[in-house]
Amino acid sequence: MSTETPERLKQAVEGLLLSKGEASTTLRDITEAAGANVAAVAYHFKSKDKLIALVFSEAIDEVTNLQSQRVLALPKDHTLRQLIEVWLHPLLSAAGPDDREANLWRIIQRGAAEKDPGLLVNMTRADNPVEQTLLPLLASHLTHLGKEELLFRHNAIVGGLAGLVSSPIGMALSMETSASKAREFLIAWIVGSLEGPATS
Amino acid sequence: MSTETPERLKQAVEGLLLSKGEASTTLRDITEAAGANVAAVAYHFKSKDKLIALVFSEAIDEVTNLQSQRVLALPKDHTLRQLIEVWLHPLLSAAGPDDREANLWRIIQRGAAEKDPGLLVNMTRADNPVEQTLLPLLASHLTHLGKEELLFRHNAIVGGLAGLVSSPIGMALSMETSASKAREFLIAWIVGSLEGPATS
DNA sequence: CTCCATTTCAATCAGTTGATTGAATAACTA
DNA sequence: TAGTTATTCAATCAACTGATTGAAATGGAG
Repeated sequence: MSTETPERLKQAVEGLLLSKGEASTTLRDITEAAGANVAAVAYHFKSKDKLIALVFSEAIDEVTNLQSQRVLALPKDHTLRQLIEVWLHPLLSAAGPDDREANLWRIIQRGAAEKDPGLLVNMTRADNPVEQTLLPLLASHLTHLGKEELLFRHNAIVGGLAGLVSSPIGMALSMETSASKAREFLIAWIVGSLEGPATS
Repeated sequence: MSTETPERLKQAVEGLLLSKGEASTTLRDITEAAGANVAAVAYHFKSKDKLIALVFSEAIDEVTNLQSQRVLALPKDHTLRQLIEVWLHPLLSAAGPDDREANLWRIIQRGAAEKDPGLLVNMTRADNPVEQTLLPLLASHLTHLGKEELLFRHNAIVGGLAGLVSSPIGMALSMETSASKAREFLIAWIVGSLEGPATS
């Protein structure tokens, strides 16, 4: 057996959450995709629900860690555009179905829409690594915004883009517009939305 | 019987799509909520799937019609802000669970995330009433944008906000921020994102 | 090899799923 | 009113749901 059973089960859940969503993913879907017996889920993870919850939480950890790593690697004199590119990297690229980070975003967003809005909240929490590394940098580029409004725009972009990444926008656009052009459009749109005048 | 059975069934589906999503809405959930027999769905709508598909399509029709009606009622010398307020009215207000249009948005967005991305595409199609009434007006306010980039920003706002309306952002914010303030933040953010400089 | 814990497996459980049937009832027409 | 259609209903179906069981298989330690 090349990979351990628990790992194969988690990978199977990831793939199924991505393609079918949680509600229509059955125990047998999981075990068949993992090449395991139905009893394996209960044995290794206690229940199907616990296994899925674990996959969600690991996905959030992985995504936020990747984000904060990239942000921390930025030079001190980076531009706002550079910060945005690094912050939202997997959402900006016309990330194909093979881009793991983009897929994790899709899984999280889908889970949030499907049953647990709290999933996305966990990604914008104060104790989140992204918030501690990203927000101060964002603030230094956007001195015209009050703290409250800065937080608002940050959250709006995260929430909006998370929806966008799995929405038809990217695909619908990439049919008429080249992927690289769509990416430029998206970055320009985000920069403008951040730099735009504050509320009076 | 106060209301006809088919109508009660559709209303029940609306409520269930809103609270549980499609995948976890069962035939018996529907018929119990509607006070009807299980066989009623097959009798009136041929199948559960066809009933749900009908509710989705009627929701899209209703939302887009409401939008275009409001846009058409605008005075000729309206501002961009006024146009935005009218266009995205149910999404901008801290729309409670009793706001029918906001709920229809939530249903559509959820359906798009859950199984059919094409749902949202139908709302940004060229033959859609909103596109025919809104886009020309939007273009007249944003002459710095090319046609392609204007369409992009429009789609991005629809897709992004549709996700936002059912996301935790609104609620998370309204806990620290007053609803009216959040609304002002949101409008300022959208205006900025539209008026921001075009791609070089 | 033997022993023992870990892991896998087929069989089975009770509960739920969407759908269908034919009989009973309601509503309408002539 | 009688005759006819439209609608509702309880009962039932096979398929699928997540979960559990005890036996079988596996692998490492002595």
